[in-house]
Amino acid sequence: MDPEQRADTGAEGRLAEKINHLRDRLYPDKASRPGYAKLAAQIREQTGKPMSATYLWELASGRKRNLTQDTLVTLAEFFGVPAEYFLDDVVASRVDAQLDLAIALRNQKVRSIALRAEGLSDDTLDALLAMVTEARRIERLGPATDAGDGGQARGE
Amino acid sequence: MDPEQRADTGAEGRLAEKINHLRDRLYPDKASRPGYAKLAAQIREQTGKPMSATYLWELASGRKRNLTQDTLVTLAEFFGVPAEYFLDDVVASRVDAQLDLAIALRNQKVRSIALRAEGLSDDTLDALLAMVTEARRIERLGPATDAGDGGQARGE
DNA sequence: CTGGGGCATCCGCCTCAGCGGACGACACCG
DNA sequence: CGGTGTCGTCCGCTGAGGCGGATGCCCCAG
Repeated sequence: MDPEQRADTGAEGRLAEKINHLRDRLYPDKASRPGYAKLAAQIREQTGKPMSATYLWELASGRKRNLTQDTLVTLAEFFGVPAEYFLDDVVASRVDAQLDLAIALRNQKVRSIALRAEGLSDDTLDALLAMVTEARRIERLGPATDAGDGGQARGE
Repeated sequence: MDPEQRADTGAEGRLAEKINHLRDRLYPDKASRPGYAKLAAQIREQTGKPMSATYLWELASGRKRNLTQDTLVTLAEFFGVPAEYFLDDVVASRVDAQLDLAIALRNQKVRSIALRAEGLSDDTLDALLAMVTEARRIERLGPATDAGDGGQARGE
C-alpha cells in the first residue's frame, strides 16, 4: 500500500523520534509518565496555545510530520529546546547530546566572548581555550562536554 | 505573558515583513529585482524544493502566515538565514543586524570556548572578556560588533 | 464480578497551507 | 499601433495539518 515511505532512516522521518525522545527526557520514569492526553493538556496549560492529544500521538507515531509554524513553536517552547531542533538534524544531535550550546548562549557575557573570539588567530584561540579550561578547573566545574562533531552548522 | 493575541499589528504579522526584507536584501536594486514568479522559480531551482509564485506573494503580503516545516526550511535555505529567523523575533533582529553569532559559531574553537565559558562565575567571565577584547586589539581586529540586545533569548 | 478512569489507537470532520490558472496593467519592440 | 513578456493581484480547488469524539484494553477501587 505505502509506496515508499519506509526505510528513510536518514533524513525526514526523524521528527517522531525527536518528539518521543523529548518526552522520555522530560519523564524518565516510564511508570509515572503521563499519556498523550495529559501531556497535551500540560502543553496547553504551560504554553497557552492549543494542542490536542490525538495530534500529539499522530506526531509521536510518525503519522503526521510536516508541522506548522505555530505547532513547532509550541512544542519547542514546552520542551525547552530551540525551534531549530525539529528542523535541523545537526542541531538536533548537538542539542541532544548536551543542550550546552543553547544554554551557554543564554548568558549575555558568554555570547559576548564568543562574538569577540571570532576572527582571532588560531594561536590566540588556543591560549584562550587553555585559559577558560583552566578557569573551569579552578572553579571546580566539570570538563565541559565539548561538541565532538567535526562539521559546521550549515553550508551555504 | 500574553495569552491573548493582540491585534495583528504586533508580533505575529511580522512574517511578511521578514520575507520582504530578505528579498530586498538579496536584490537591493529595485529595478532589476525579479518578480514573485521569477523568485519562486529561482528558489525551486536553488533548493530543489517546490515553491509557487502565488504562495510567495501571499506570504509577502501577509495573507498566509502559518508556514509549514518544509516551506520554512526551504525559505531559510534559500535566503541563507537560520530557520529560527522566521520563528523568533529576537533571533530575527539579531541576525538582521549582523549575522555575527551564527558565523562565529562556525569556528569549532570559538564554539569550544563558548561552551567552556558557560557556568563560570561572573568575575571570571569579566576577566575572560577583558582578555579576549585585549587579544582583539593586539591582533588589530575591530571592536567586534556586539549584539546590542539587552534581553535574554527566550523568556519564561 | 462490576464499574470507572487512564491508556493507545482509530475515524471522520473542518480549516487552511499551498498551488494552478486567469485577469488587467505596464513596458518594450516590431 | 498591435504583440509579447513580466509584473502584481485574485479566485477556487486539493490535500494535509490539526482536532473532537468513539472504541477497546488494562488496571485498580468497590
